Amino acid sequence: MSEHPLLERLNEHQRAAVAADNSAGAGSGKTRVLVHRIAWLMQQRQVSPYSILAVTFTNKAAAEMRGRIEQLMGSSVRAMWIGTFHGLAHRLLRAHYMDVGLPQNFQILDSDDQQRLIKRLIRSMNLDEKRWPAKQAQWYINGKKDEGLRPLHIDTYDPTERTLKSIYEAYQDSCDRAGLVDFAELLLRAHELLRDNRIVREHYQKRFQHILVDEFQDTNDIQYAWIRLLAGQHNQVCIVGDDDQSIYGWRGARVENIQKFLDDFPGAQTIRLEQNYRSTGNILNAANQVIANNSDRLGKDLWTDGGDGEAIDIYAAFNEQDEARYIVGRIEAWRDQGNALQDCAILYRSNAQSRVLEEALLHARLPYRIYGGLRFFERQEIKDALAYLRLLASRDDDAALERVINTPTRGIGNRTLELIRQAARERQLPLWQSAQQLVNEQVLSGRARNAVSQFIELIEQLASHTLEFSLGRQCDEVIKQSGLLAMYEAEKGEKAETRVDNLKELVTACDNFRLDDSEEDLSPLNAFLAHAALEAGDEQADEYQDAVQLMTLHSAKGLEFPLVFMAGVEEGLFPSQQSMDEPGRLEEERRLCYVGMTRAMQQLVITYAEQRRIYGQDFFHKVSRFIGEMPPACLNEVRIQSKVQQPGMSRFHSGASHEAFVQTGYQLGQRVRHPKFGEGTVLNYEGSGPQSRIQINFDMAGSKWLVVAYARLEPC
DNA sequence: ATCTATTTTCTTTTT
DNA sequence: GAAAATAGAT
Repeated sequence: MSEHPLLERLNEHQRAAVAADNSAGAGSGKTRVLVHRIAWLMQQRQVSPYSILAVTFTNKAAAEMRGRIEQLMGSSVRAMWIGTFHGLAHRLLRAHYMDVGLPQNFQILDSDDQQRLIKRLIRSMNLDEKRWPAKQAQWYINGKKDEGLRPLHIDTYDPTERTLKSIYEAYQDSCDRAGLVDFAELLLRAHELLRDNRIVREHYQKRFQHILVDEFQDTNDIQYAWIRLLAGQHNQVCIVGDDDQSIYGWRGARVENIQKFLDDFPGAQTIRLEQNYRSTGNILNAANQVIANNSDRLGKDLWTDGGDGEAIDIYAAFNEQDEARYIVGRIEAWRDQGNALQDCAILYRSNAQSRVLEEALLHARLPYRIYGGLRFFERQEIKDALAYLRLLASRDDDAALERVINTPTRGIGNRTLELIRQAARERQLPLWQSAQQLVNEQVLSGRARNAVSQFIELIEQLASHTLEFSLGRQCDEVIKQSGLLAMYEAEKGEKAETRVDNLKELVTACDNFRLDDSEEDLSPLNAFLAHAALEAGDEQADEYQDAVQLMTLHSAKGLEFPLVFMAGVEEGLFPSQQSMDEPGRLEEERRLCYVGMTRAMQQLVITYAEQRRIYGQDFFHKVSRFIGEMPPACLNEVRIQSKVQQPGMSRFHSGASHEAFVQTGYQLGQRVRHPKFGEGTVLNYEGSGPQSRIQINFDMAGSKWLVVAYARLEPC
């Protein structure tokens, strides 16, 4: 087989993996193996694309995989099922909606919708909202679903859990009545379908002779069970994964599934991919050293036959603005050397960190593209518009109705709404039908009755009136007739303007929307709504502009960039405060660090801030332990010089820092030694001359304000 | 019922 | 520091 042209550009281990079964290593070409295996199956073994199922975790990965296969094969492979677990589950449920007891037009609930719904239920159950936060209940419900458990499977005497269970029950009832399916439910219901329906199961088992799974370390219980069911006794399953890149434990992923797979599929061969084709020796060494601090690893050491490359730069900023300025300065230098902006990425632990970075990039007029965070379809005004569209698709969608029945305000206040909810509960009906009945029965006061009936009329009007419209015109009509557009137009401020723009952009998005081959069973509206929920609009405009890439460490997995910045590498932020007490979670943070570092191909720059503002409060974090775990020989500490600097001499040198030097004789970020407090970093100053005071963050003693004249400081 | 001003809580990470 | 929850005024 090695003479086959498809295998030529793979190394010996990759080659073996293509033709055999499964497994590992960052930058070792896992996805490449998967793609080549699929092509090899088709070309060499005459396997029909019809019998192949390929599963990924993100839409991006799925799209990339399909693209690469088609490129390799030179033709489209529409018959093949490639997609995310959630996308494929959705497809299964659509095809068998009757078997799983769903209405044909069932809608998908995103986690924001889910949380609102749960919150409402907790209120209606007369539970104390302080004691039973919606977020916690949501976490509980999703956790149980990820384990494959329905309320009836939960048997507990723990009073806390009993209450949570009752919320779960009420929530599930509510979803079922309204034809709503959340993310976890997609997987759980698809699994129950395969498990309980022999005919359906055997059909798919017969069909999918070859199953391939990317990033297997991220599978949870239900996803694993899914694969097992589909695999049956005879089908070939090929998985790739890296236990060191397991970073989704918090949402139920189980690394153990890799080991379990080897036990459950006795014929499976393991092939280790340890040669790294991405990063330089320095980066790889440092990453290996960091990850070596974890216990319970399957164990591997990546190596490269490329050179050591540049050392990893470490920059200690005095605050988050300085950190952002430094990064921007480096990016400008990178661009000036003739490099593309899209080849560099700024990675951070939490989305909140992006703002300061964005401001600095904006200020420097550097175009950037931000992944994740508030996505297009998650914006308030877009969700409002989508809720109207959802009502057109399914009147029973309670979540959508709750959202827009009084948006814009049309005189249906809390009191009226409560009556509708109560009637719905008593009669076990969706809100829409309950509202209709109340209007007919004349139980509402004249004013309220009028308002509700007008709302019902509005939706019915929109539905019948736009029946023949294209999706774009339908959307346009909805935002106009509903008064949503007018409402946002009436608001003042920059924010309201962008909301109006976004609504118009939604119309454009509808116009440009094309049905996928696999979605022929759906109406354009339903397909669009599913896209909005499942794909959250990752690909926004400006895709072709050369721009700096900003994203969280989580969303960087699977990607690579010549130049990578990891920002905010501080104790309490990364590793995050919540993970520090629990060893298991700390190890997950360390894997996240490993993932981040191994994204870099040529140069890695790690930054941290001595002082950082987090929701209004100043924090003085220490350097992250992860930096301490890297071998010093691979590192290069960039520091502001403690001697006088010509203004503008260094492009990384901030104006504020120079100003501080003029006033006090010390620069921000400068390291100093105090006879009593030891070493520290200058953070801030006030006043001028000998009476001026400076703020120093001492490594041991914490942050203090000292008068320059009296503090016996010396540079160090 | 709605608008406005004031208080409170919140942040990991994503399909 | 912002979004959301709460309270007070119309």
